[in-house]
This record gives sequence, structure tokens and C-alpha cells, in this order.
Amino acid sequence: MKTDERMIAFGKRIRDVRRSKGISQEVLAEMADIDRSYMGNIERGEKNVTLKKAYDICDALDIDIKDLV
Amino acid sequence: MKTDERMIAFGKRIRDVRRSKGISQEVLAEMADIDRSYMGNIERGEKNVTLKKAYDICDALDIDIKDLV
DNA sequence: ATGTGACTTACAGTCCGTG
DNA sequence: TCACGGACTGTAAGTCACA
Repeated sequence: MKTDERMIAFGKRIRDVRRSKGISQEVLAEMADIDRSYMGNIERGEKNVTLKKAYDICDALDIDIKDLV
Repeated sequence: MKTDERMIAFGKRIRDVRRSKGISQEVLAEMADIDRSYMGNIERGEKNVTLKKAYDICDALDIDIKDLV
């Protein structure tokens, strides 16, 4: 699997988990202390987030990062 | 677990795997196409790597990223 | 509720050298 | 073989307005 594909898959998993919890991008963004538009970029796999950000998002979603990467 | 601690643990795991394979920091850096001094920073948990770089390192170490995060 | 573009600032990441 | 430094360059981080 190529790196770009992995980024997109990563974003998709965030979106899936978020939707399964029934919360909006906006709310999740606020929970993870991330700008709403930036969260959109991440979910679309357009941004190459740092590990710290990835951990922040996992904390907000209350899941293990292993389930996201 | 705090984010900084996670970064340090992440770096330690890289170092452990690398040593178990008997290769130097410099060689791993070359394999992962990362600067040698930067690889040192990562192993010490001093740098907040991007997901792409994390994937690159995993590929070089031939391990799953789940075993690193 | 989300996508997108334009923008600035912070820091990821490189390159070269030293002990 | 690795830690650490300085000086860079590229891009992630972060904010906003508009559709």
C-alpha cells in the first residue's frame, strides 16, 4: 500500500468512527482542539498530520491509535 | 499517557527494533530516506514526525505501524 | 454541516560539521 | 556510531471568509 493511500485510509477511518458516534466534524474538531476546516482536510486525507495531532484526534474519539493507523 | 511520553515511547520502540535488526541509525536513516541527525531526534522522542515519515520508517524496519504507535 | 482557497506562523525535515 | 549544534527550506498548523 502506498503512503498516500494510507493517508486517505487514515482519514476515512476517522470519518467512520466520528459518524458512528453521531457527531459532526465541527464538534469533533472542537473536542480535539483543531480548526473545523483543518479537520475536514484530515478526513479527506489531504493533510499529512503529525503524530501528536493523530494522538489528539484519537483521544477526542476515545479510541486507540492502533485502530486508526 | 501524555503526548510527549508517547513520542518518547514511539522513539524507543524504533530504537529497539532497529537494534534487534543489528543496523545503525545511519543505515536505517538511509533506508527510510531520512536525514541521519533527524533519525536521532526521532529515536530520542524530540521530534514530532508526520504520519508519512512514520510509515516510511515502518517500511524500512519491515514492521506494521501498529507495533510502533 | 462541510468544502475550498488564501494566507501567516510554527516547526518538520535537510544539510553540514563537531566531539 | 551517535548526540548535538547552526542555518537553512518546505510544509504542517492554525485562522478566516465564502459558497
